[in-house]
Amino acid sequence: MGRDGLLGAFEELVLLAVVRGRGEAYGMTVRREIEEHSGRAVTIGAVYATLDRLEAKGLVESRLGSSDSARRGRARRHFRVQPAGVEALELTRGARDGLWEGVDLADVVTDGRGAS
Amino acid sequence: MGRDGLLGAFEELVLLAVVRGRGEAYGMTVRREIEEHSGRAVTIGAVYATLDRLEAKGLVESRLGSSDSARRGRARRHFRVQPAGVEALELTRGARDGLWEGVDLADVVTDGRGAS
DNA sequence: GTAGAGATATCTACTTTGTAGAAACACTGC
DNA sequence: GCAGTGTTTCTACAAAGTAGATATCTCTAC
Repeated sequence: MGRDGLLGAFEELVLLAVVRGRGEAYGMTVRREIEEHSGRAVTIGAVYATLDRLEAKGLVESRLGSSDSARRGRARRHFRVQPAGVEALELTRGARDGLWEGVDLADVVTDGRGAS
Repeated sequence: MGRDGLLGAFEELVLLAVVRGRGEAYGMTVRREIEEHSGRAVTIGAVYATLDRLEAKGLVESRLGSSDSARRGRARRHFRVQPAGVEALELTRGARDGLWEGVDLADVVTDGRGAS
């Protein structure tokens, strides 16, 4: 995220996955969500590195889940989006949409010059 | 652009500005286009660095404009998108759209948990 | 109670992208 | 030649993205 509050490409995906998790997202679900909905492969290290950065910037917040249940394994760290995170998503999308507006890729012929 | 062919956030903006230029884009117009349509400030160095990288990856192609006219200044370097560039844009948008699908930010209340 | 195995998080080292500002270049008109 | 204008190139750095290995915790089986 640069000085102007816009998100990097992967930051945006991670943040969206957190939003989708409705407050219950954690590392592994974020990874799954991105893999399923975007089709791209994701390493777990990339996810956490990004989540940490988003938290450092105040765009998400994390809390440790209680390991009360019959679950195995280490305690989950749950993430939820913060108001600043929602704003960053809006800004990022808005800036990009402005440039996509009126662009039709089907229109861009092979010589790269575009038609119509 | 990672190993998987997706564009970085700024790469995408630059590439879109090139598409919009319909083969006549050059550094300064790319900058203007991004500033006008996205609202964000852009330095010229950032634009050229990115254009060079996009060209190195075969997503755009550049040619030197003839300085035939009564124009002043150094010759323009015109950029046009290549088929691989169009494909990268499609892929990038597709991956992201998959995650945006069903997300309504107005729906994400301040506690970050989301409604409905 | 020790050994595995499963689920998750953290660490380390690195590459690629993104950014800023200054400098160089080429041309025109005087 | 000198100044002005439009443009590209260079340099050095900061931020984001990536991969793979390792550490931690909890449960179950023995």
